[in-house]
Parts: sequence; C-alpha cells; structure tokens
Amino acid sequence: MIEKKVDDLLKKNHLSITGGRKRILELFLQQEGALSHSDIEKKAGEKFDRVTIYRTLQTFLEKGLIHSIPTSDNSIRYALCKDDCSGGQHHDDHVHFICNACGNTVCLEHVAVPSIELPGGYVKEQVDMLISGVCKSCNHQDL
Amino acid sequence: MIEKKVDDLLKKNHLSITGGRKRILELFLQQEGALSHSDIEKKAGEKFDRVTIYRTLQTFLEKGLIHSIPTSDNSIRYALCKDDCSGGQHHDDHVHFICNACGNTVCLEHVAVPSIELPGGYVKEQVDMLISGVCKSCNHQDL
DNA sequence: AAGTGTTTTGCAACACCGTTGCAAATAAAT
DNA sequence: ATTTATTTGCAACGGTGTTGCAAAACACTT
Repeated sequence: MIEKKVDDLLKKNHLSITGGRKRILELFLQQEGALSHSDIEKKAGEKFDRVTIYRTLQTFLEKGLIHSIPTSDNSIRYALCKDDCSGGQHHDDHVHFICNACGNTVCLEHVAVPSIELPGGYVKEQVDMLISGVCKSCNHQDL
Repeated sequence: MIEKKVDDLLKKNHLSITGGRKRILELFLQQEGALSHSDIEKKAGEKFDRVTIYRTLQTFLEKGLIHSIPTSDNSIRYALCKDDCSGGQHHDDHVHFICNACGNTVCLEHVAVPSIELPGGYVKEQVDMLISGVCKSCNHQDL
C-alpha cells in the first residue's frame, strides 16, 4: 500500500527507485507534518549517510515533491506538497504552524496566505507565513 | 551624533557600554536593513571575536533592541526594533522582504501583517511574514 | 584617580551542519 | 546478462554555534 504509493510517486517524478528515496518518502507520508534534516537522520536509523539525505532532499525539492519551510531556529523543515507542484513550481500558499510545546511544524492546508499589497517598486515572488504558538493536540492535553 | 545615540540606546536598556556593543549597534543604525551574524563579522572588521558577536546579538535580542527574522537559507537575520520592545516583548508586526537580487532583507515598517483566523484549538503567539522577490532599488536598476 | 567587585571579552576546544570529489555500489536500459 | 548511467558512502573540508575559563574591560565607590 504505502510501498506502492511511494514507488508511484517516484516514478511520476522521473526518479529512479532506490532504498534511500523510498525510506525518506515513507517517513514523509507517515508523519503528516514537517521534518528537518536531522529528524530524518534520526528516524531513518543508522542506515543512510548524511550526505545521501542532503542530496535526496535537494532532489525532492527540485522535483517539487516537497517544499521547504523557513524557521527561526536555523533549521529548515521540509514537508510534502499536496497537489502537483512538479518541476520546482510550488503553489503551496498555505500557512505553516510551529508548535512551541511539541516542536512540530504542520501545514495548515486550509488556511490561505492572505494577499498583501506591497509598496511601489517591490515585486513579490514568494510569500511565507509562519505562525508559532500552541497546536491543537498540545492544547487538548492542557485541559 | 550616532555615537551619542548608541550610548543612549545601551543605557536605556541597562547594558554596560563596551566597544563591541557600540560597534554592532552602530552597524545596525547605519545599515537600515537586516544583518546576519556573518554580515556583522565581516563589516565589523577583524576586531571582534565570533563568540562576542554571538553573545552580543543574544543580549540585544533578550533586551528587545533587535528582533530576528527567519529565512529559507539557514541564516537568521537581525534587525533593529523601531519602537520600544523592551524586555524581549516584541511588537514588530511588519512584513519582512528579502530581495533575491541584492540579498538584502528589509523591514517594511508600513506593511502590516494581516490577522489570520486559525482553526479551532490552535493558539497564535507569533506571526512572521516573509516575502521574497525584487526590491525597490534593484528594480530601478533594471529600467 | 585608584581600588574593588562585577561584567564582558577572547581564546581554546568541541560538536554539528552542509558541501564536494571520488570510487564503489546500485538501478535502468538494451 | 551486460552495459551504461545514476546514486550512494566515505573522506575531508570549511563554516556555524556553544561552553569553560582566565584575562581584560567596565561600573561603582570613595
């Protein structure tokens, strides 16, 4: 099932199917949230070299399988793109939420980034909206 | 003039006046834009230790003299707070613009971050809005 | 202005992060 | 099954951010 899904995703993006790529894609599909490089390094076990993970993430980014999320703690996170953002063309204009309690980063798929009017002379190419606070599940635990 | 301003800023925030702090504050006042750690390291000359710069930025952050701006290239930038955000309480709810041409990061002081409605259960603490593209001055050069 | 106590700085050392070149291993194509 | 192209792991490197500690600089008192 997930094995099949992973293979299909790789094929659809014209990537050769290797152990490392399968493992990392699997992690993203299981996780439903964003992962940093080091998250992946830990979760993947000792089976893959750091360099392979860097290169795989880079490849996935270029192919539009994942998108990157800037953070204020100097650790870029990556998350699966939902719709087809193939060829590096992303249209993931949703808000990213970072929980200060559990540390998870999630994509709020249904919260759109509002459009912004820039001063004259500025040309907008990409917009990132990061909201930090307490997420749904951490909030429930406090009750 | 600027010397005086720097001293006043430090005094107002109950910080002892040292060469390093003066130099770094000076850079921020001159620059009118955001600076990364390495920007400061380069601009300050070889006069200050890396560690001192790290610690100074940390101190300025805590005192609310500067705020940090997340970026997608793994290099946090810092910018002066305009109004009094003393004691680490920031209210710099403006948009940050990163120019892909010149690499500069500027605070668009007059572009407010729109308020966002989050799904139930999520509690918002801080909002960061990053827009990348081409800035005013780089745009003019293309004409 | 000098002495005292406190804060800040620079140095050394360290662990981590991200990149590159190259040879070996793996996947794809025939 | 063999060949060709791609991917991986290793080694090495430079950059980044942190900590402990001793020396230096600062603030405060007299």
